[in-house]
Amino acid sequence: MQKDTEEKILDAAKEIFSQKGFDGARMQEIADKADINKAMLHYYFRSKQQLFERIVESHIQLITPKLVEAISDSGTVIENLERLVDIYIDTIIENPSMPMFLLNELSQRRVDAFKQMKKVLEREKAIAKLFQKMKEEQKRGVLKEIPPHHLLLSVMSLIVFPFIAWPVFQHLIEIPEEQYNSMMLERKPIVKDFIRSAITK
Amino acid sequence: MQKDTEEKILDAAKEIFSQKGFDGARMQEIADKADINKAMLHYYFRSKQQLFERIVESHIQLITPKLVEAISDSGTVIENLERLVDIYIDTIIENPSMPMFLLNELSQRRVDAFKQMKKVLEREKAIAKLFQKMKEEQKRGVLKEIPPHHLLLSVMSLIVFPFIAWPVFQHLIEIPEEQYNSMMLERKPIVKDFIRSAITK
DNA sequence: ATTATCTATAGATCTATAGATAATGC
DNA sequence: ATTATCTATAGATCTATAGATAATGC
Repeated sequence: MQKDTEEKILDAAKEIFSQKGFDGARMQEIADKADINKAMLHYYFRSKQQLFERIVESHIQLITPKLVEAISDSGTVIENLERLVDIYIDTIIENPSMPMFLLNELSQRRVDAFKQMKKVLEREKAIAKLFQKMKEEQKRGVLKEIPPHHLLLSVMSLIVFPFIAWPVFQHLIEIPEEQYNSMMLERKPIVKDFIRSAITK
Repeated sequence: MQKDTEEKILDAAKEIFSQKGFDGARMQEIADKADINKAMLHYYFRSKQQLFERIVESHIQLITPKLVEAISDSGTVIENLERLVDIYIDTIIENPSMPMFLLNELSQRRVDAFKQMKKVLEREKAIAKLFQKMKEEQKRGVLKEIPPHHLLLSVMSLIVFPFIAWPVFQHLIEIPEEQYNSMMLERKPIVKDFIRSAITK
């Protein structure tokens, strides 16, 4: 069963890389977690770098279509952004270390998988269309005059940052670990209300 | 001039650790940047771990009093939060890689400097007082009924996340590198308006 | 015949320290 | 006498590969 081994490696690598980053991850640790011999990692993926890139790629391929889906086509800007909040919070709950991992690694390493994301977004013109819609609704007086890129950045902040800051915040505010899931789920309506109040006239 | 050497090391270490994290940083690289012999790093700070902790500590000691200052005592909740926006955006502009560095490293490593922050916050009861004030203003109908910890988390998100996401965002939205500073400065009034609209009744 | 797996180790780093030497302060 | 600096290297990892062996498919 070769497919099985490859998947075991990818699963293990995803976990180790996401937790420890490229530099902190050890091939031995990935092999141990996948319950295979260390040499197998190189047999299947040639090098640490290539295995890493596969992991980044798989994360990007998970989140890109969800972004496109959320902000494309139908509905008002508010509806688009609310869909974005719901979809992304759910996605990150399933994969809590992903945002920190991606942002951190993409900041210091040049990974091509990232350009794929850009390509998909440009092909679909997802962001351009959203920004256009924002400007129209602003002209019609539905939305406040906030520069679209700032607006999108603020929405992404409200969605993503709590997951990144959770370990610090949890400690400072003294929230028990068990409340993690419920707190993140609670945020969905709270963030949606927050955004609606902030951007509608 | 021994003080000089120690400072040169700390400056170099701050830069290298902040850019590459603990695992990615190399003692040789820090030594090169400080323009001293590698053995001097161990002479002054004994180990990589101890040097690292000094850097984390210095960052924490920079940001903790600013948090306390911003949210303490005088003024309404809105005034406190607006002060927080101004102070922190300015602080991070001066030290753009700090938030990612701190959040990332504090998530995976247990560093004591972090407990110092908690101690200071508890001594000043800064957060407890702010939350109390929020509840009062909510009861008086000035503010919307948002759980205080969610509210603070949302404000921190709007302040900090854009710096963390900048390398990714810049690429996706195609913002030229030179606009970095002006865009972050622009955010101050935008974020303050955003928050005010979102939380006042 | 090809694909998958294991053992063993080469080769490259990296942290840390030993030990010698130079600079500084009393 | 003490403090600061340098050279050289020990000792610990870590990635990657060579080469042998076992499993699988035709």
